Amino acid sequence: MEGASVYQGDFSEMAEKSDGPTVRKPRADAERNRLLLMETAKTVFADKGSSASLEEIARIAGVGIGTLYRHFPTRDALVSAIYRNETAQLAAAAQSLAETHPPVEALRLWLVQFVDYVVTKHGMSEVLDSLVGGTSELYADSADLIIGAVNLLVDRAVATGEIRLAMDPLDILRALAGGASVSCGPAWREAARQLIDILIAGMRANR
Amino acid sequence: MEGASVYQGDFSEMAEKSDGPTVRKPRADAERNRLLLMETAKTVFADKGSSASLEEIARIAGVGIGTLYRHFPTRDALVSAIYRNETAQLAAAAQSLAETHPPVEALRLWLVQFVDYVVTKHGMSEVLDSLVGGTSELYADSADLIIGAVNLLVDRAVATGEIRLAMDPLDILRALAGGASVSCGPAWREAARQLIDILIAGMRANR
DNA sequence: GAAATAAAAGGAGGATGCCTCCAGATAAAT
DNA sequence: ATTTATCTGGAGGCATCCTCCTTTTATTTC
Repeated sequence: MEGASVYQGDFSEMAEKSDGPTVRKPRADAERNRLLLMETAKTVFADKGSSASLEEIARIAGVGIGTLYRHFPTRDALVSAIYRNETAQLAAAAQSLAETHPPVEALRLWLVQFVDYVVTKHGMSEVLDSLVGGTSELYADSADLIIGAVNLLVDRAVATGEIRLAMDPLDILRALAGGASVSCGPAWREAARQLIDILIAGMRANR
Repeated sequence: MEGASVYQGDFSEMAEKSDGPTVRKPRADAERNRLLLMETAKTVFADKGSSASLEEIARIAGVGIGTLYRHFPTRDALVSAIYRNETAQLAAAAQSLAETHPPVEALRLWLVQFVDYVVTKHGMSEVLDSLVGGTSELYADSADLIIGAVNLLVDRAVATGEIRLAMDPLDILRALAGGASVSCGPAWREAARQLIDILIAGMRANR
């Protein structure tokens, strides 16, 4: 399923199957506005954090507030739609790192990349907050991607016996993401790197 | 100085010095309302998080919204006033732990206590966010207390050579506090304990 | 004790944000 | 060209924020 998102990928099949109610092509203006809103929201969120006014986003995008709500019934739906790409990209990086680096190093690099994403997006932090906090159903699929990624890397490193970890790896992400929402931007980037090193050292020491 | 707080401790001296404009005793109702508001806000914040409506707090306290704003010009001022006690208590615990435990253990215990405070207050998290994030001038003195506390404990443990730490200890608090604002409540309590153990192990390994 | 005065109380009001709802506009289907 | 499902845009109800200013009240002065 697609969460609360409105777009559905393939309607053509349905039209062929049985004689269900006639399915018509989605209107062009709808899709256009949907993309326009996401684009606008992305920049506004990046500027003002993900608590920016939805009415302002609609205003800047040049559409009515009703249009925004039609496409994205909740703030979460909008935020989620925006960052779905980023999330997928992050998850993909885990795969790629796993294939090209030794387990522990892959984990370390991915954690660094995770923090970079969170910091640079500045607004993604709140997203990941909810994502990783599991408060919103909407993020379920994105959350699964991230959880899968971190578990993959940790499991690999644990399998070789290089590290031990007696906790949910997700909680490490919570700390790293949480720190970003506290500390202001780029400063956290550096701090998190140090923190990651200490954590890795700590997991090694637990052997 | 007292931040933006309204209360000033001793006015008597001023009355004696020189013949400045006559200074009068602070009005009784003012101080009464100030305390009443803090008491009310404390419970409301505990219930609904620190984003609860200020008008609701005023309503429950039985005073006008104007009165609330007179005493606490900003939301931060109110929140800060409420948690100043808690912060001082936390800082005091550092002293006491330092005197009764070996350095590393004292540090560990204090970090655990820090997390407990943040989690149980549930609303203190946002406080500490800003506190430790340094976004608000209002928190300056409370922040100093916390910073002093953690520095004391870390320095002691570093001095014995038991651990090494190449980063600002404050950033560790940021991670721990940030995690609390992400994860919901008690769950983070446990996770943070594990995290603290790993961090300590990591700092030991850096020796 | 009464008048004067500095300070506090309280709420009306303008601004903004959230979200719902629906009349009118418009793109796809016939 | 007409029909029809879908989309648009904004008015409107409600909540909150914060400011400003009038009225009230505690303290001081006489």
